[in-house]
Amino acid sequence: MATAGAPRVRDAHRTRERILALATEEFAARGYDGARIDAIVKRCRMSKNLLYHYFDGKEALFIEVMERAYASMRTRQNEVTLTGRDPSGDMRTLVLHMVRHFAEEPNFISLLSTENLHKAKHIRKSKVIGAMFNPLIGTLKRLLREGKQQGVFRADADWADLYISISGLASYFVSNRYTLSTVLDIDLTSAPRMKRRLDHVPEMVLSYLCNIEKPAKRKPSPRSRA
Amino acid sequence: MATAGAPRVRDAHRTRERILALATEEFAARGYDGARIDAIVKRCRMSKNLLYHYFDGKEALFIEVMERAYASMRTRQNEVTLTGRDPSGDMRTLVLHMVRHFAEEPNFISLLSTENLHKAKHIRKSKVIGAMFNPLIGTLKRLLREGKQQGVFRADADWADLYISISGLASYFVSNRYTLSTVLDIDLTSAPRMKRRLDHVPEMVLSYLCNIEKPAKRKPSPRSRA
DNA sequence: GGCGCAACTAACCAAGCAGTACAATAATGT
DNA sequence: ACATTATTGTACTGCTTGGTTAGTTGCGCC
Repeated sequence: MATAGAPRVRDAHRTRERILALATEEFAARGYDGARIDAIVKRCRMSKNLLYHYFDGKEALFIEVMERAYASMRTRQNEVTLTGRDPSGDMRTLVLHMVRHFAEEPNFISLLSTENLHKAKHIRKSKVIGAMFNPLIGTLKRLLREGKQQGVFRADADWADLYISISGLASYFVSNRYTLSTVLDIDLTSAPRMKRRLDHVPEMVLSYLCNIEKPAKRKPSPRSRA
Repeated sequence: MATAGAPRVRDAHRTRERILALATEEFAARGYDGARIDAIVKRCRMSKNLLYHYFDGKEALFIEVMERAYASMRTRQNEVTLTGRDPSGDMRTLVLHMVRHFAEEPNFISLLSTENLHKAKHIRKSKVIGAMFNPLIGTLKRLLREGKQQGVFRADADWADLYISISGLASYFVSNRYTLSTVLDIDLTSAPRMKRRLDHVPEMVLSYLCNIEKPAKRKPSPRSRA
């Protein structure tokens, strides 16, 4: 049937990318189990066969979606420019960038969430994701080391603890915004709230890191009791 | 409930509780969409119809599971004893309690996670969950107010930011432990890691709250370059 | 001692779902 | 022009899954 409408464009690469983009939305919105292949092809307005022409199946498609999501984060982080001389300021910049990325990419957080439900079984099948974190971790470690050497960061700070805390502070606000809004009875999606958060997170991280010369600040009520 | 020990006991209440307990595990392990009614009845070793005898369906069962999960958290928080005189120490105690609860109840975190994927549509149908948070929020607000009055807490701290940060610090470590372990190449389930975390989180929160004299706005101006 | 009701079971159904088979058409590069 | 490949369509398979229909068993109680 010669549907004499717009001529059909044949662009394999573009089509593949479109599938990945729309699949990302579907997986992020419904999770791996909730996502439907039929829904993805409907979003793409293409036949189901075409999707299977490009991808081996639901799982393979999901793995590639995850790889793109991580890659996008890495790209973003490579864009951050640091002075290299001011660990404190650089750390603040880095943290702010991470918070921004999480805030602007809620889909990424949703994907992480569903992937954790599956105990990371999919991303562990990917060969490339692991290496994507090396630059960020490297930067974090370097800043931490330099800050300690200059005496502006506390000496007992650990890079892994720090990374987890930054990510947690940045992502919980987004990942759990629906239950939080419900139980706290606050609209977390409002612009002022978002802006507050962008200030709050770096402030908390830096407060921790720079909290060095006043351990007697808190009263003698140690945390050894339940 | 004193039906004597016969081969098969008929105990409605006990049966109901068993369904809820096992359903909690299934929902937490696989998420709402991934969870299977068949799997739940198999865990319970009962016929599917018995489950439908007690619950209207998958969704109603899930809502009740969520209510129990929140209730368990509230119960735990009611157990915490505060001095009422030392906001700093009390806050540390409270934070530690929250971290502990999250660490010991990974199922709760998983449930929250899957519920957020569904934009809190289930818990919003519950009438009781909202009120469960009042005591905790009340305590948090009170501590914050007292700390500010005594001059030990910074004046610009906000209770909602604080609650979100504590929860985020406490739960991200648990909720994303699989992807984190993969990309950071660290075993987060080990006892030492867990213990570190229990120290780290209250320390970070208190560092922030007690960072008053120079809120480190842009540059704390220590010796940034020797 | 049988009646009513609640606890419980087995088998079944209709819909949903990932993935296929097969046939056909239309751009594209060479 | 011609093979190649991108693309659509329809129908289908085989399995899963939430939920139901119909039926059985045990307990308490007059």
